[in-house]
Amino acid sequence: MFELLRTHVRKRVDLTDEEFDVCTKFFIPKKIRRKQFLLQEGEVCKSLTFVTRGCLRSYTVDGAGEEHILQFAVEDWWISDLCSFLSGGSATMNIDAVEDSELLLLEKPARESLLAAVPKFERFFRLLLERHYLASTKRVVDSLSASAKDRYLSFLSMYPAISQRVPQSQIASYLGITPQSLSRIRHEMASKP
Amino acid sequence: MFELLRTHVRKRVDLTDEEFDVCTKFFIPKKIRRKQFLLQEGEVCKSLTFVTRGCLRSYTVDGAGEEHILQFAVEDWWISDLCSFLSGGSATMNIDAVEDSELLLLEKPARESLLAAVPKFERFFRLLLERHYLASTKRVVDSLSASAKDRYLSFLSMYPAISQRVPQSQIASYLGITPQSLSRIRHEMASKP
DNA sequence: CGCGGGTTTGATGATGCTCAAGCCCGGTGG
DNA sequence: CCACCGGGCTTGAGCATCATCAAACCCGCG
Repeated sequence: MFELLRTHVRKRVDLTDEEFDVCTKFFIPKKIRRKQFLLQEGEVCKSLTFVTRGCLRSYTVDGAGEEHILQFAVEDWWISDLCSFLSGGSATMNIDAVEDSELLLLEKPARESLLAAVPKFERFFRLLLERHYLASTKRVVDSLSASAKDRYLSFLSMYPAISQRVPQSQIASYLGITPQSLSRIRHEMASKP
Repeated sequence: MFELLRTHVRKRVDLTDEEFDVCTKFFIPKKIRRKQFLLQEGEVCKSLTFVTRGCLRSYTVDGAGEEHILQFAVEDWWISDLCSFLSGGSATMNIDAVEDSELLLLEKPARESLLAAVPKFERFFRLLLERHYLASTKRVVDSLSASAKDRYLSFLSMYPAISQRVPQSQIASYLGITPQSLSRIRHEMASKP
């Protein structure tokens, strides 16, 4: 259960076995079924969530009722409404499960205790935030410059695992195009490489 | 010179006059002329920059040599390549001056000292980072859902001051459209409200 | 077998791009 | 003082991309 988290954290900061064992105490395991919500718009996001099995997505719903997917998270990824979690304000995003999933939740007070117990995690969470900020910035640049096809190719190369597991219509929503357009792009890519 | 910064900080955290006076020691005033660079791609972003007069922009340059503007900053705003500043890695952005400007630079070691001297600034910088992250997320959602005209309207209502001072071609770059398209959108808006 | 979802395919239209020319205006040099 | 540039904005025509509406298709499942 915690093996994945251990190797995940160790890729970023080096921890002794003891330090990691301390850390496990602060996480709450949770299972969640396909289509179940982990967070709904208007609630407060109370935890950082690490995915050990399955797949989740975060998205907003606009005035016209359209969903816009901001992030997918499969095994070895984190997902949450960071703004809501950090600020304590209410969430603008929804998070739900694309597949039946297993999670490790790190709630806010637990995170504080963890940081106090193992200060090396300061660095870890700073890196995590940077990575999210970087990804968000990259998406802005991509949306300014790249065509739908280029954005899809970039999505495929960056998240090959995800593209296998998520319905095309949701990938289209992530890319900001209609499912029909994505279907045509795939068709074109299949005929001439 | 520091008056603007004082009221800016006080809007977010309450500081005594003494606490603020301590803080001023850590900032380096700097003047910069129109078109001069504050940061170039590949360098390391060594400081957080507060604008007291003038206007700056941050942007990336893609493979085709096109500029993509990520942010404008006029008086009372911050600008920097946050990822580079926080991680110490090399910057992917350029920052230069749209107008002759006056800045207050807070370099990394100075920021550490400031945080040690006045811990209330921890909260201030956390809020700053949240605000940037929120803005970036909002831009992603907008790019997924809104038309060029809607994005322009949203830009106007969010940054009315900036739209008066920046050439249209640069606003177009911020919106991810060509100057021609922006001109047509404006024409259409002028004829029928 | 038939239903329901996700995907594909087709036809048509809107949005925004490209290329190209013209316009406006401030700056410069004759 | 005026003619000439040059840069930024506008305007036009044609085109590429992607959306919309609609129908067909595929496939797993009751």
